[in-house]
Amino acid sequence: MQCAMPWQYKHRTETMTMQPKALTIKELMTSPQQYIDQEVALSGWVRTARVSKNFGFIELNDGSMFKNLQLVFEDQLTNFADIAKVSIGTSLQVRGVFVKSLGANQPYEVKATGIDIVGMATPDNPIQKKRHTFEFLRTIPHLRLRTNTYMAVFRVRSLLAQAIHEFFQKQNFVYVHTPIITGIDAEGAGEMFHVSTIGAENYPRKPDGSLDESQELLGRQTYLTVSGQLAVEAFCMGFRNVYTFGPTFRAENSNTARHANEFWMIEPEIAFADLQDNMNLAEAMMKHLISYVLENAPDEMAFFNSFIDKGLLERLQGVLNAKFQTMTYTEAIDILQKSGEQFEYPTEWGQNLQTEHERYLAEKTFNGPVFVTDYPKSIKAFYMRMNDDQKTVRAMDLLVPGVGEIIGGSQREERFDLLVERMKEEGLPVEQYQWYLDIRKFGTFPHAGYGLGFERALMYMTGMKNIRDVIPYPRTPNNAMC
RNA sequence: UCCCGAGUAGCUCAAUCGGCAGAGCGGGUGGCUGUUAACCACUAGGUUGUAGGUUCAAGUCCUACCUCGGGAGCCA
Repeated sequence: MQCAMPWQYKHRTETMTMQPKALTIKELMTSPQQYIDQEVALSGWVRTARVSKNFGFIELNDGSMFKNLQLVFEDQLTNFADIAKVSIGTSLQVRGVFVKSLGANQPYEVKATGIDIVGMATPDNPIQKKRHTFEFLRTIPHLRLRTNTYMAVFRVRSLLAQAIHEFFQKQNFVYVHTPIITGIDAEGAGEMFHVSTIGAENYPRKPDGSLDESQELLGRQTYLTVSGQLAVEAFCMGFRNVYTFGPTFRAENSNTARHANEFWMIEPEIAFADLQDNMNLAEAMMKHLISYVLENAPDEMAFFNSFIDKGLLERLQGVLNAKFQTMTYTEAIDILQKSGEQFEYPTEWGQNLQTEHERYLAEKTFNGPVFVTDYPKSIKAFYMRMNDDQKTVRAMDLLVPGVGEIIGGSQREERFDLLVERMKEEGLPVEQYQWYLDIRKFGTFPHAGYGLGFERALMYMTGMKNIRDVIPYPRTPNNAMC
């Protein structure tokens, strides 16, 4: 049963005797039989309008679903002349009869018996009845959400977040809110934003002239987190299977279609588990995310398939049905060397895989998601578990066509002495990591985890090519609008 | 940060060899009895990213800067 939202209640009681039931377009379209030929009340925003002398059409979107509902209005309406002039974006309250449509492009429509203009949009609305470039729409993040593409993107974004929680919660994972403000100075994940309550001018100094960070509100220099992994590892030690899902900040001056300075990351950590368990989890998760989105956003996904990326649905369906491929870094280098392909960068053991190499593996060799494992220790983080060969670590990256690296993870080094040794090799301040070393001291255990780039997953699901177009208000170099 | 490319009407783009600043959409006005990015007519709309330079003459050539886009690095 439909219930009025609290904020609608006052309005409804005032007119209760005369007013038909207030519904959303989604409610109408979900059970049309229930409402057909009945009078209904709607509210929403004008997407487009086509007007003749004595009648007109308005496509109304009320945010409840991707599709619009067509309103038909005729000159019997006392305010016909005003309604005939509605501009894109104008908000309306509508009463009318829900009927089968005479037109070909929509099954149902509403024959309006009354339309009230709630808020007229002025004619200089930058969103027009025409195709806009994503570049232009990025300059108006507060308005672009009212276009088809972004409507679809941000609803799928919401659903994808839900799908992630559902996947982990159903398996009894505990969701841990790791801190956004952190005291860990770099763990190899990148440049950090400094958090300070003190202005740069007159920053207090110690007698020796160096900055006196103890004067900070938090008593020390702090940063925005670049990863919740180290903090969540401690919770893994007690809760067994855990995950973080929250905003992450990297201060790199990256200018690419797949990097942002603020993005969201999912980081599961599983106890008594090795790299294979880790990869199994990642594969099951990716498949769950895909099937959840396909099931819960069919309109949006059909839109992406038609207008953004023609092969999208076929590709995602293929991923659901295929076992993810796995190969070691050493095997990957071998394939690349024997490929006969002319790469710009050399394919030499010990060198990092370049984007062109990753794309070749994911797009040409396998044409689907592929795990690359066991990288040379020199190109991976200090906390990854050393293999017996003493040269490689138990790392894994998941590469997907179109996006590239979407997941990076590893089995963690659980052996105290080896971990300390690696930290010293990397020149890390071991004294700052005592709490992290405690995890290896007070009951160590094999464990593994990974980081999934939420926006990269969203790009993969939707076929969108630029990370700026899957974040509501993207933060990238030179851009922090709204 | 590096390498390319692009900045012209609100938006998307034209403008030939350096020679009068153009169109479609959107806006405004009028017309049209079932439209689907509706259609038809008329109309307004410009410091050509910024600052210099070359030239009789610069949207067009040169220099610097800014911004955006593509690629690369860093990574998720």
